[in-house]
Amino acid sequence: MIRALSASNQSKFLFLLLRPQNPITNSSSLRLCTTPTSQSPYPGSDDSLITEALQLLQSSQDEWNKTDRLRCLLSSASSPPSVSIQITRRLPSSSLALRFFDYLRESSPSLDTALLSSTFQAVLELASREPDAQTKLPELFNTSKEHNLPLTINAATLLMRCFWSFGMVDESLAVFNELDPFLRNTHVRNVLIGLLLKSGRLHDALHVLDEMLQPEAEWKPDEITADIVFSSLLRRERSRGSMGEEDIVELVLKFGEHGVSPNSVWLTKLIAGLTRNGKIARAWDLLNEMMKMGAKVEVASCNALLTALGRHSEFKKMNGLMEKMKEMDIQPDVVTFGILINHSCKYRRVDEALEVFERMNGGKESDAISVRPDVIIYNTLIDGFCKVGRQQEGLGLVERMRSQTGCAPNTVTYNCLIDGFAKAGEIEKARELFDQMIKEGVLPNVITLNTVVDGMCRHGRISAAVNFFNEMQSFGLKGNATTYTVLINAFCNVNNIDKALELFDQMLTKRCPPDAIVYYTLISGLSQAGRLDDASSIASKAKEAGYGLDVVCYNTLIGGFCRKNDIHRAFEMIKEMEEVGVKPDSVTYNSLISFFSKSGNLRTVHRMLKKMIKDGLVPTVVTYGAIIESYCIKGKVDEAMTVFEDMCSASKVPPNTVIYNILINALCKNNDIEQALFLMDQMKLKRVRPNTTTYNAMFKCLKEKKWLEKAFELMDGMIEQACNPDYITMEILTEWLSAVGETHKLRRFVQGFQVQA
DNA sequence: CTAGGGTTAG
Repeated sequence: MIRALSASNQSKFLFLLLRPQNPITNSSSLRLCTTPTSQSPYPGSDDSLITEALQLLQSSQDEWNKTDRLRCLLSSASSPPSVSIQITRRLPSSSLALRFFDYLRESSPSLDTALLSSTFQAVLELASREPDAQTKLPELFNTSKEHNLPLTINAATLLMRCFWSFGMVDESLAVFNELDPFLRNTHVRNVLIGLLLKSGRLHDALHVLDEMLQPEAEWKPDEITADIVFSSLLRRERSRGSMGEEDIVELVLKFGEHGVSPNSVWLTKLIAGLTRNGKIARAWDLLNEMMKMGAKVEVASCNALLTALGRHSEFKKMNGLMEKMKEMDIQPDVVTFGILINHSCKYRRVDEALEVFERMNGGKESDAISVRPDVIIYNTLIDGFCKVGRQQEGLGLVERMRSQTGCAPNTVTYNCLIDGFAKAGEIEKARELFDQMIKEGVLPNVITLNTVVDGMCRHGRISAAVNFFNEMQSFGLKGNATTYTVLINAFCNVNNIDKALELFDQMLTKRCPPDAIVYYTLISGLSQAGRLDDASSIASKAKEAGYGLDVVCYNTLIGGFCRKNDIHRAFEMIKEMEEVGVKPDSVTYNSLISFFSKSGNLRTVHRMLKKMIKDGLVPTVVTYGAIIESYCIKGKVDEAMTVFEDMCSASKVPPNTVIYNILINALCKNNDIEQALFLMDQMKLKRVRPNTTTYNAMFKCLKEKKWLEKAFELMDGMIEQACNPDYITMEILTEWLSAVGETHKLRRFVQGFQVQA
């Protein structure tokens, strides 16, 4: 009879019947019972009916058949399918439930599909909670197919979820495909899409979703669909086979056509993701589209975009977005202001930051927004002031902060202040602040420790820094890799390599594992100090620890080997780079070119240059500098000048001070003072600032030529540009000027006054 | 919102 019904009629019928709390009851079956429905022995309630049925079912099975009582009870129910489900659910096992199901199926003369489907659903529910569910459920699924019994929606979702949990995703998909098309509603699809996505079956999930996204789709996506899809697609670790942001945006827009949009969290994540991959414009588009579609865009999403614009210093666009937010009536929150303030501070525009801060505090305008600044806002602002050397104003803000209830300075506040004073060399004040925070009960952390240690190191107080570190360690405040980096770097800078190595060993004994930066710092320090064997050995240890060397690190080593005239080992490094797949960059080539330039091997220089260009690298000002110098060394200053002119005109590489110094130095040595002066003029024209080295070369030459007036001119130039003389300058000028009786001019010069009145 | 490093030409 069921088979005689057309598929869609049957399913529509079922669908109506199986909806929860559906008033339609009393289908055509169970008419064998003599008790008419209207004379139910349990009017108004099915509870006692269920109790009696359960008692009956748990007696011996023979009893069931002997009596019509069971069918009678069911037929008197207000809703037989619903009552049957409740009865079956309370049976002790799925096997007993299945026997009840079989009883109903065999004893009903006319098959009541709704009743049977509901009962079967309860059988599945019981089976799913039993230990051998993994074998039972597939069997039961087969049973349903054999009997051509349509599953209810709940049965289908239950099976799909269970199969998924057993890792049988294909079976989940089969359940969906077996399900009558009319029952494949949004809910079922949501469940299916969710578990397909959880199994990494993106393609299958998108196929199901795609049907829903068609303009004429019968089952359209809802908020839950969007939540399932976007939460999965925008998960943190979405690497394998996941969708690109571009495709996700497309999807969002398609959802939008159905009036559904991802919630604020997912939209914000998507925008953040887009911006992280440099697709800021796309993020803007998306936000605009959402607004156009009337989706409610929350301030968090705008903040994500605002952050990205800030990172790319798109100041105008940030303002544009703020305007747009105003237009759309999206109120900025404390995070919005934090972004604006942070952005201004990063660009050292602290006064602008302060203006924003005042604006959020109400301000005077009529349309002022009042958002209470929090600790983060204050800290950002304080850090901003400290970073531009206005620590005192930072302290002033702390006072303002204290006056606001519930806004006390915390560890970060103190860290910012301590860093400000320490970097400015006010170590005593930094220490004072440290003591103050302890007194106030604000706990210092490892950043506080490192800030103090760094400040001391920067101002030549390395042993004080070590002492402070030890003191803190005895108080239980442990250092980390950063602490050691700071100290190792400090010792390398004063050429105390042994101390640096000792600290490195200490890290291992104190179980503070070095990170990549520690290794790189040490490799650099050792290379600079000419201890290439030690540097190589640390490099090996870095690699053992899993920190592969990067191009800069290799460059450090290669530069060191070149300076040691060990070109052989420099090339060994190049070979290693090739093996591990680190591409040499222009700095790598520059080191080699510079080496061959100095050793006068011009042919190799040109070979290197060719290879460099073949590798897709562009010669830089340093490359030209090495080549120019190689000609100068050979005394071919004219050729050096030709290369220099090529560099400026054909290659459009702007010259810098070093390049001019190389040339001026060579010209002066050749006594070609006119040409050297010509280059000096050119520097002025091109706004390349001469430095002490430039002036020293000139003075040496002018002294030879006894061009006193020109020398005075240049001395005034130095004063003007605040270019300080060094001991070489003083040596030349003292000798020369005292010999010609012009010491008073020298005195004026040293005091910083113009020489020519 | 706070702390650390490195390369080339003089």
